[in-house]
Amino acid sequence: MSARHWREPGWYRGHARSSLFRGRASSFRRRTPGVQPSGKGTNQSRHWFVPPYDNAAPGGCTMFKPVDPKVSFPRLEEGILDFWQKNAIFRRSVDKEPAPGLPNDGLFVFYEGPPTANARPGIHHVLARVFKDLVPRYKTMRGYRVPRKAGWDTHGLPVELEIEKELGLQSKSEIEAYGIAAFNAKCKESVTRYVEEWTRLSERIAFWADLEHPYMTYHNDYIESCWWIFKELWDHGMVYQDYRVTPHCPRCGTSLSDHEVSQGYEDDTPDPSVFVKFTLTPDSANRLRQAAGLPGDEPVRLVAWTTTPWTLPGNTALAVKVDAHYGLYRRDGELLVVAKELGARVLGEGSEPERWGTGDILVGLAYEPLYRPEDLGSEVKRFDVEGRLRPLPPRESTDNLRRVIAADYVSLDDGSGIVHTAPAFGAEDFEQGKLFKLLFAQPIDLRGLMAEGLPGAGKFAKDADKDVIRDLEARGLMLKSGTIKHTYPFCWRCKTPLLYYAKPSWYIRTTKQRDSLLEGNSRIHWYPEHIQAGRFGNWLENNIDWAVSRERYWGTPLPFWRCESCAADACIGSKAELVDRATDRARAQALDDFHRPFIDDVTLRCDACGGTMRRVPEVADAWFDSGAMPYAQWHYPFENVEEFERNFPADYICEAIDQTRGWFYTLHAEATLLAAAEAVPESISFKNVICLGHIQDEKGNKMSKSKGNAAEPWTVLDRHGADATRWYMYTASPAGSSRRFSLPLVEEGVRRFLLTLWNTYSFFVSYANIDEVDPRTPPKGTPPEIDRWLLSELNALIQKVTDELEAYDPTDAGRAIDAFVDDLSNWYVRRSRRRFWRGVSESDEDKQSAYHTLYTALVTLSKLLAPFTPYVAEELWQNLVRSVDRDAPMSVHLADWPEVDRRRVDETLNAETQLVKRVCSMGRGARAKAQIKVRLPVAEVLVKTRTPEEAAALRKNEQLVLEELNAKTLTLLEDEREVVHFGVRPNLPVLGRKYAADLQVIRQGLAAMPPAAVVELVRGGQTVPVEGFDLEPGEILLDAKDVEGFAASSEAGYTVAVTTAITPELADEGLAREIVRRLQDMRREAGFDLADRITTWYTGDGDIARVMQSHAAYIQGETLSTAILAAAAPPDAHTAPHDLEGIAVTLAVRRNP
RNA sequence: GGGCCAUUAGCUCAGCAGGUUAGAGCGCAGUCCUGAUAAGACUGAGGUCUCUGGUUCGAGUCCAGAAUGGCCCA
Repeated sequence: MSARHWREPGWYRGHARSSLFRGRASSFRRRTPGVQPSGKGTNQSRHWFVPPYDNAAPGGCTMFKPVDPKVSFPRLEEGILDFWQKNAIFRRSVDKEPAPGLPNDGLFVFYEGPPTANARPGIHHVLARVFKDLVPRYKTMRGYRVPRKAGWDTHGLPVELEIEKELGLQSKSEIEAYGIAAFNAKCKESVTRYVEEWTRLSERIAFWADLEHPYMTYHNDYIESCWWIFKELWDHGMVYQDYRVTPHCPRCGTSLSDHEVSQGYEDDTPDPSVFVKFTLTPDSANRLRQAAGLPGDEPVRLVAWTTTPWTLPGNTALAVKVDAHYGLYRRDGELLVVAKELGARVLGEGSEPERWGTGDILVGLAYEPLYRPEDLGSEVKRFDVEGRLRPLPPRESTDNLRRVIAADYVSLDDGSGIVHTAPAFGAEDFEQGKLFKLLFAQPIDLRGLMAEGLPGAGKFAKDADKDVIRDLEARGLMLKSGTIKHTYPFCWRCKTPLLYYAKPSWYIRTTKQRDSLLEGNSRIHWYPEHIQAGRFGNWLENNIDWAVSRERYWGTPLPFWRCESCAADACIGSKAELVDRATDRARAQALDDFHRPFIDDVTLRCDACGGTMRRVPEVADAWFDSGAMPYAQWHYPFENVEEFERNFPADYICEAIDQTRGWFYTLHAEATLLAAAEAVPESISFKNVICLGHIQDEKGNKMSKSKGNAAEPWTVLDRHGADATRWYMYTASPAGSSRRFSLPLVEEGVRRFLLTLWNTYSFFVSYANIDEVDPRTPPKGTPPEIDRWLLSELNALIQKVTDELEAYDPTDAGRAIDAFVDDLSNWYVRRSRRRFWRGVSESDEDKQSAYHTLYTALVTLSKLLAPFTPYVAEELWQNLVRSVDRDAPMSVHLADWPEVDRRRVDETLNAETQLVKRVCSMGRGARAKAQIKVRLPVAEVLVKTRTPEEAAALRKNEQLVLEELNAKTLTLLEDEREVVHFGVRPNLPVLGRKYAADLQVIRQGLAAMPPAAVVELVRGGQTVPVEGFDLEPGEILLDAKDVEGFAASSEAGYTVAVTTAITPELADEGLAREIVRRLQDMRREAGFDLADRITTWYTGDGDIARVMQSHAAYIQGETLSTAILAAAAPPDAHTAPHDLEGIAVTLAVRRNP
């Protein structure tokens, strides 16, 4: 697929050396002088043409390349891979003219969700890639053009973390000391570190994509397109800055992602557990006392519980549950409020409330703050009506602003039922802050140090806990304090306790487009379907604004500048605009890397005040990059406008389930928002999506490197090959289910499917080569039933596979192919073997029909399998089609998808064959029961079918049934009682429960009745009167027993029996067949070819001589013996003694000269 | 704590507008067949269809709840 291979004419020599054709190179050269590329040939197709098989050359004695039944798929695949590369098959498939009349001018759009190449690819990547690959291959064969641009996701925290580890950097300040430029250079270098391995693996698994021209999210062009998106959204008011609460490491000075946080949880962390008293303002206290009917003047205090005393200075509300009961407890001159359910636990056993009521009576009460950071020089903010934080105007009173609020999340499991709320230090608290327009006090800085004037000032938050506790104890506001052990998150890098901390962050207002997001989703076809309304739909329903900024280094810099003087904001949407507004235009123009730190040096002049604008420090969430790929991969709208328009939206994408909130979402969100901004014409960016389940190990555990249970892709590829791996991925379980993966599971697929197919193919080629029949020629007249049946099943299969693939369900499609191949091999070929074998010396219509039918099936399978197992499909195509038809497409992947011929689908015939197979299977069962080998013929097979139509169908297939069951005549029964007796037996477990005491009477009565009469009633579904009881049919069991002289098996209304009497004639015939088998074995042992004529000698007793003579023609015909001689063999014959059912005989064979 | 999915033979999976006795492959045991032969066929053992309720003449299948597992999110 490389450009080099595309241009150079000299590649064919390399081809002849490829492993697939090793050992055949000489014959290749000798027999095909005419196909040497001339280097200046006018006929291009001739110029490019590289026949991997050249058997069609005139004078060749065989039609097809011989097939080794002991195939090594991995080796085969490497040869095919070489063929594809040398001949640029992928390129051709993409460059091919689309078929006329297709939608979108025959363009089928696939988007590649970019992986990050900073680590080696794993088996889950193989899973995704083979599913991605299948649909485009199929669509190509349907006549579409399917360009596939590869891509790499290059930005993001995981990349940075790798480099930090590598450089031994511990914190952001250390990164900055190291230098952002140098750090980012390292990141850039690392993201292509494994590209080569990714490419090699992708090619090996036959993932076809343009890996030579991938989009890279770190390229300036890509970033510029991202800026354009930001600008479009900015201009439509969809971007804003706000606070959010994040897990913050005060030592590293950064927020941690959820993924990082989950790595750092530690159990049994000791923390303070304190119950603090909040005193109601006198007004509120009076109101409550009044409502409760408790006059007096003692202070009323709400008890709240916390494990983070350092957050108490940030308290601006107390939350209660409106429908919970709260009690007023009198104690030491104060009234304490605690949830009634928790009163005893908080205040001690036996504590009883004076009064109680539901939480709603508390809501709105004001209390005295424990601390007033606003009076101590700390800036305090307040949420405005839109939920945004505004600085508190100077000297504005905060009296009565700290109040009791209602919240759903208040739990009565622990604590006091009253929850301390500090919007600056908790996500839920923050949301409450927005809802109730609370004060926002954050007297702890980003280093985690307590503000001046507060207890523990200047100390680290966790160390300030003690100071806060002491201070509250001193002021009598501490009810009780202790310690608890619980799970707490620590920084996974430096083990510092994390602080939940509200920080400003940039948001994209996705919530405003919620309805459009949902509407778009309703037009996307999901497989599996449940994702649409389920996981993805729910996520959209509960949409929250997208926090898109990261305080990091290696990412798309947010194109937002802020004026140092007037705080005006601006968003830049292109490099041109940047240059235009830059204070130093020449410098901006010279900018050749859009990343930090270079972009940070570009300052703009403020339109509003003429001041200097500096870029905000954040970079974009790396998910923003991947969601931008429909536009940024083309550098839209700066370049390739038409290319983008043709390729938007995608017809098909495919990723695993974890992308519902990743790529699936960002792709969808960015398209929806851009459509809302009228920047793109359509609000969905993909129409069909396969959402894959995860891969687990063989025990159902998640694969992970740390567990050491991750499957190494190369192991399975080297052992079983890519087709086997692909086949397993497609057929083992539906795409959306999680699947277990292990080598033995893949191996099973190889044996059951690939080798079965291969055996059939090998069988066909062996015989076709001997016969020199041209299997492409259709037979004259009506083909035999079995051929019509196979073609009927084949066309039904085409229909089924096509339908399933159109519905994006490769699993059901693959399983249908699997079932067909089983039928093909284990019924069609097995049953038709003699038609091929017989043909060695003959040539008739029946043989022609057999070859034609099997050939048609194999060639069609090659096409149907092309998207699934592209290598084996190609092998079949090359040998079966290309070798005899130079005008055929040079690869199966350039061939047209098979058309269904509905006239050939004969449901009746399919059902009849099903019946015949069933009868044969049951007949073999009957023989096995009587221990009569199939080699020994039986006189009669008797069958009772369910309907007369079925009987007629069997009669039509009489010959086949007789042959399969080695019987002389077929008798169709109307009543199976000719061959089986039914015995009658009471169903004791059922009767016992119903008749307990009368059981003995019933048993005796039943035994005394004529069984035939009882059977008649039971089979007719009627009740049976026994000793005055009416027994239900289910209360009597019928046992089938074979009638003397027959062996029978019955199921589902069918009975198949064989006669067991063996006459001397039958015995002789069996013996003859036994002799044939021994001779065949000996032919093989002696290494004779299939068509070699031989001479046979024998010595043995009189029985043998009789059989040899009476069945001479049969034995000679089967074993290709020109003569059978009753004499000792000459020494050069292959001789062996045998024991035939106790008869000693010596047989010998020799190849005729 | 919320959401989605799954649970059928030792293993991997089918099954379902509710309908006689729930299937296949692998594995195991045995038998057979054989010029597709390092294949193949047949038979057998192996199932409280995760559990508990409900709807129904009838539930593996529909409904509700629970348990276990996986994933996603708090």
